[in-house]
Amino acid sequence: MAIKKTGIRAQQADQTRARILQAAVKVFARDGYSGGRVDSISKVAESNDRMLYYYFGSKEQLFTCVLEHIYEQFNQAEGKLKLDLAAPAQALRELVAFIWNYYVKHPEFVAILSIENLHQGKHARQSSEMRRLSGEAVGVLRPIIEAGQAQGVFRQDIDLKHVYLMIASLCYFYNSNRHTLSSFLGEDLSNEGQQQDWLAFISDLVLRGVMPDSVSAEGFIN
Amino acid sequence: MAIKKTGIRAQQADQTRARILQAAVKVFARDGYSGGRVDSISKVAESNDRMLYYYFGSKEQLFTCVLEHIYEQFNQAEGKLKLDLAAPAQALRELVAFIWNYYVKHPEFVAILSIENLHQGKHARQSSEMRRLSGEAVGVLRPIIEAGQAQGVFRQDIDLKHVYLMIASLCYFYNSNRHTLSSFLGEDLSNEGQQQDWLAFISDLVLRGVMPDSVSAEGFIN
Amino acid sequence: MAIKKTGIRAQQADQTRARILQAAVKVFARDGYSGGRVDSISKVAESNDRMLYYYFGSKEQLFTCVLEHIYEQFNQAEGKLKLDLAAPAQALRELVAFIWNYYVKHPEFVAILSIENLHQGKHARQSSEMRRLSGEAVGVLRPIIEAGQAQGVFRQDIDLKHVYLMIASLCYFYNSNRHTLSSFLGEDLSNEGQQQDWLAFISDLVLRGVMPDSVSAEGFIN
Amino acid sequence: MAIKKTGIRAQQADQTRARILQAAVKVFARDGYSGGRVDSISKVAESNDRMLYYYFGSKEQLFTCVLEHIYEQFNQAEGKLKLDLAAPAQALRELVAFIWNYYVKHPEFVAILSIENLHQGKHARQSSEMRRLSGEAVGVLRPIIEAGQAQGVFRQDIDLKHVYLMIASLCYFYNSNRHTLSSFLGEDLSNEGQQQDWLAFISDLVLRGVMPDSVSAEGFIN
DNA sequence: AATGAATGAGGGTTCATTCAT
DNA sequence: TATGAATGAACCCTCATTCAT
Repeated sequence: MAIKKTGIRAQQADQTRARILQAAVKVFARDGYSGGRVDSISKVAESNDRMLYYYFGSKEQLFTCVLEHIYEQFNQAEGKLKLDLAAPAQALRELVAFIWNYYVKHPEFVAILSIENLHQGKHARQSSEMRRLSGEAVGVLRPIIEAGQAQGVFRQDIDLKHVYLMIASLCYFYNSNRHTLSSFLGEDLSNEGQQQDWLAFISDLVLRGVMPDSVSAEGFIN
Repeated sequence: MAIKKTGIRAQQADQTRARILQAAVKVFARDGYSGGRVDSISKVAESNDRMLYYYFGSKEQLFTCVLEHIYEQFNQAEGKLKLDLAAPAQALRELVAFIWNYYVKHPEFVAILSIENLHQGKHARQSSEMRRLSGEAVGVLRPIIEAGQAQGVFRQDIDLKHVYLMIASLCYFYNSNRHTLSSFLGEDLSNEGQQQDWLAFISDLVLRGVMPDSVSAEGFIN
Repeated sequence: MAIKKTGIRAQQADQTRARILQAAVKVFARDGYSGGRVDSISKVAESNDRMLYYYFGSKEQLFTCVLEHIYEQFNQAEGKLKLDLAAPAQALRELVAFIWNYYVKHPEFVAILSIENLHQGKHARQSSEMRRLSGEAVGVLRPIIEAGQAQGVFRQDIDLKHVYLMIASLCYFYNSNRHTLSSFLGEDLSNEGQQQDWLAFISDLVLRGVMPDSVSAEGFIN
Repeated sequence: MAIKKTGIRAQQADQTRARILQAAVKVFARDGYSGGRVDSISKVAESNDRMLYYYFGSKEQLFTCVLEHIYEQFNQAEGKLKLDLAAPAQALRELVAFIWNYYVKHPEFVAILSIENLHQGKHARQSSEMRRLSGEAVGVLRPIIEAGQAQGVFRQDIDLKHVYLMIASLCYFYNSNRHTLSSFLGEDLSNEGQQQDWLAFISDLVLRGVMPDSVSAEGFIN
C-alpha cells in the first residue's frame, strides 16, 4: 500500500477490487449477509466469483472489508465538517444535521450497521482496522461539548457518551426502521417534509438535552 | 382461531404449532431471515420440517406469523400498563421505562423488527393482521400527551408522532446497535449500570422534549 | 437395524441406499477418492446428490461405508470356504487360490484398499465397524496353520502374521500394480495364462514358505 | 538436457524446475493425483503456479515427469549395487535387501507407483521415457539367476519374471498397504523390529523360491 | 397429525489453466 | 524468467420444498 502501484494492469486490478467492494456494499445492504449472494455481488461488479475470492478471501472477509469501508467513508465525510467552536450550540446543530443527512443519503450505511449488529458485531470485533477507525467515535463531538461547557451554555454534568448516543439514536432509528414505522404510524416517513420536521425536532431536542434547564433551546440560538 | 379447539389431538396440534412459532422467533432473531434455516427451526421446536409447512405453508408465511406474534405480545404487555393520567409527566416516565425494559428483556423483538426493516417491511405490509395490530401504535401515548396538554404541563404544539419516535429511537437504538456501539465507544453497553444511566438520561430527555421551554424537567416532576 | 423395516417406501429407500453404495464402490475404484465426484456417483446410482448426503452424510463418510462394505463382502465370501483341516497343505492351497481369485474378480476391492492406504488408512482407523470386521484377519488362516503344525507338515516356528502377509502380498501386488508391471515387464499380466502361471507359482511358494526345509512342496502334496 | 546450460539465469531456471519437480513428488505422494493441487505444489516449491505451466505444460505432464523422475532415481540407486555373481544366493539376498530398503526409505516411490496404477498406468504407457527406463526391469536380476543356474544352485525351470514379481510383491505390499494392514493385524508394521523380521522372512522365502527342492535355504547360504 | 424419502436449484468455494505485462 | 490478474467449470454441500404413506 505504501508503495504506489503503477502500470495499467495494476490500476485495472485496483478498479476491479473497488468495483467488487462497492457491489458488495450494495448487495449486502439490499439482501443482508446470508441473503447477499456472492454471485450477485460479482455480477453487479461486472466481474466473476473467482475474483471476489482472489481479492477478499471469503464472503465473510469481504463483509468485514465492507464494514471498514463504509465506516471510513463516514469518517472522511465527518472530517470535512468545519465547525465553529466559538458557537457551540450552532456547531452542535450542524453536527446533528450532518449525521442526519448522512444517514438519509447513505441508507446502505445504516443497513450494513444493522446487519452487523444482527450478527452481534462479530466482524467489527475481529477487525483491527475497525478498532482503529472507531477509535474516535466521539472525536468530533468532544470539542463542541467542551467549548459549550467552557462558555457556560452547556451543562457541566454531561456524559459525552450520552450525547453521542442521543444524536445517533434520533438520526439512526428513523431511517433504519422507517419501513415498519411508516406502516405503524400510517405515514410515509420517507417523505421529505416529514424528514425536515423530524430534523427540526431532534435538533431542538439535542440542544435541550445539553443545555441548562432554565435556558430555552430556540431562544439561545437565535 | 375464533373457534376454540377441543380434544387431546387438537391440543397437541396447537402445542406443536406454538413450539414451532417460538422456535422460529428464536432462530430468526439469532440467524436472520435468510440465515434462519427451516431445518434449524423444526429441530429447535423438536418437530420436523414437514410440520412447519403443514402449519405455516412456507418459510415466508412463518416469518410473517412471527412478526405478528411478537407484536401481539408487545401489545398485550403494553395493554397491562396502568398509568395515572392525572400525573402525565409521571405516566410518560413510566411508559418510557416500560418500553425500555421491554426492549432490554426481549432482544428477539428488537432483532425481528430490524430484520423486517432490512427487508423493507415487506411482510408487515402484506399482513392484514399486522395492520390491525399496529392500528394504535400511539394508542397508549395519546391520552398521556393530551392529559399533559390539558394540564398545561406539556407543550401545545407537540406532534404525537414525534414523541412516539423520540421514545422509540432512544430505547431501540441502544439495544439494536449495542454490539457495534460497545466496540466504538469502548464500553460494554450491556452492562446494567450503563443501562440504568441511559434510562435515567432518556427519561429526562423525553420530558424535556414535551415540556414548555421555561420549565425544568427534573424540577417539575419532583 | 434390529427392527426390520417394512412397507414399500422403506424397501425402496433401502434400494436407493444400496444403489448409491454400489455406485460409490465403482466410482471410487475407478477415479480415486478426490477424483471420485459426488455427482458421478449419484448419476451412476440413478439418484441425485442430495440422497447421497441424506443417507451417508458426506463424501468422506460414504467412502468409509464403501470400505466397510467391500470388506464385509470379502469376509462373507471367505466365510463360505469349506476347507478340510485334515489336509492342511491342500487347505492352504485352496485358501491361496480363493484369495487370488477374489482379487482377480474384484479389482474394485484391490483399488479401494490401495486408495485407503494412500490416505494413510484414516477412514479405516476411524471406523469402529472396520475394527470389528478386521478383527479376525487371520481367522481362516490360523486353524490351517495349527493343523499343519499338529501334523508335523508345517514348521513349528511359523509367524502367522508372516504367512498372512506372504499370501496377501503375492496375490495383491500382481493385481494392484498390473498396469505398470505390464509396461515394465513387456507382458500383459491381465492375460489369463499369465495369471494361471502366477497362481501356480505362488501356490507352491507359499507351501515352501511354511514347510520344513527338507520336505519338497510339490512332492508332499501329490 | 543433452546440451549443458550455462550462466546464472539458466542455473536458476534449472533449480526452479527441480524444486517444482521435487515438490510435485512430495505433494502427489501425499495427496494423490486429483488431490494434489497445482497450487500446493508451487507453494511447496516456493514458486508460483505459472512456472509450473512454463516448465511442465500441465498437471498431467508434470505427473508424468514425476513418474519418470522417481523411476530414474530408483534405477540409479540400483545401478550402484555391486553384486558378486560368484555367490548368486548371497547376491540375491542383497538385491532383496536393497529393494526392501529402497521402498522403506522412499515411501513416495511406492505411493506414486500406486497412484499411477490406480490410473491404469496411463501416464507410464504414454511416456517414451518410461519405456526406456523400464526397458530392463529384470536387468539386475537376470545375471544373478543365470549365474545361480550355471552353478546349479538355482532351479533350471525358473521364470525370471516370476522371481521379479515375487521379490517386488513381498517388498512392495508390506509398505504400500502398511496402514490398513496395521489396523487389521493389530500391529504396527512401521515398527523397525517388525520390518527386520519381515525382511529376514522374505529373504529366506525368495531363496526357497529359486532353489531346488531338496536344498535348504538357510543351510546353503551359511 | 405426523413423518421418512426425495428433489432441483443454488449455496460458497476451489479447480486447473491462460492472459498480459 | 517470472508473476499478478483473470476465468469458466466444477467442486462438495445445503437450501426450501414436496411426495407418498
